[in-house]
Amino acid sequence: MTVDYKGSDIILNDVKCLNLDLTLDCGQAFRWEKQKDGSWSGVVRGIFLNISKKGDTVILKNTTKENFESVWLDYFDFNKDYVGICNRLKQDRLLAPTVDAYYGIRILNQDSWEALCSFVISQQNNIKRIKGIIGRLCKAYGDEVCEGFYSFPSAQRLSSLTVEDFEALGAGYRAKYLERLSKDVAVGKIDLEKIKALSLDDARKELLNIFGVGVKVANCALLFGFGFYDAFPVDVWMKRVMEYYPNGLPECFDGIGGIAQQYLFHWARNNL
DNA sequence: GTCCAGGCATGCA
DNA sequence: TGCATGCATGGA
Repeated sequence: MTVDYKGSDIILNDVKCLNLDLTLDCGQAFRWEKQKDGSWSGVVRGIFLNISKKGDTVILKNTTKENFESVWLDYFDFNKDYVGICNRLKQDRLLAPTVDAYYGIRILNQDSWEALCSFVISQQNNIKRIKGIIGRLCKAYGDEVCEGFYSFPSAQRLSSLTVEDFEALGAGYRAKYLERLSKDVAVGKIDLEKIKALSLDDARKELLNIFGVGVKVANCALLFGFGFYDAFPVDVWMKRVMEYYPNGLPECFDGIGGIAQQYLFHWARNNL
């Protein structure tokens, strides 16, 4: 991949294994919006971006070299060898056709606070409604970064809300989880940066102590917000997929189970 | 009307 | 330890 800087645009040439439609709308991130021209707009860590792709060329609009290097390079996982990873995953009989069918799904390195909140909201919920709740949360309590696009509100900001405030967003019974989580993170009782530095097992144990966080939500947060590519979330869709692996997961998943999971999740939602 | 969605806390055995 | 149950909401 090579990088060209053209004013407020950044052009990435020769980008392999990236499908924006699949990656930005496959249930791992809930805030990207597809534009009429086919591009995607969103806000990450309080920074707006419009991104599009034609062939192997990616165009990042309205951004800077500084933001590219500090946010987008890591967020889109541009330095990881997804071609190699996909080839390795295709050693598995089920993933061979699945990787081909949905080629270009990547894991987005999301902000840990946003990911944790998002997946607390996701429990016993569907993706459309999850997006609605998170969208209303950001519009009500985030900062308007540019017209119609809002930052994800900080724990500090949300720590002043009541359970009723979260219920008013449509969070349902998860409101009480969000209320306590916001306060605990805001005062440092829960330290997400510290959790990020732990091993996968220790980090999971820490997350499981949080009110409203079980094994599934913990694994989603670990995979999408804490950089643990080996976390393997099993939800109702993945439970159906697990019937295809009666003897456990294959060896080729080691270390990248989360990426395999994301392909299987997408396959399950479209085929089971 | 019933069932379901990127599940979890709680109570009880 | 494992299992049953209640839980908010909106779309199918």
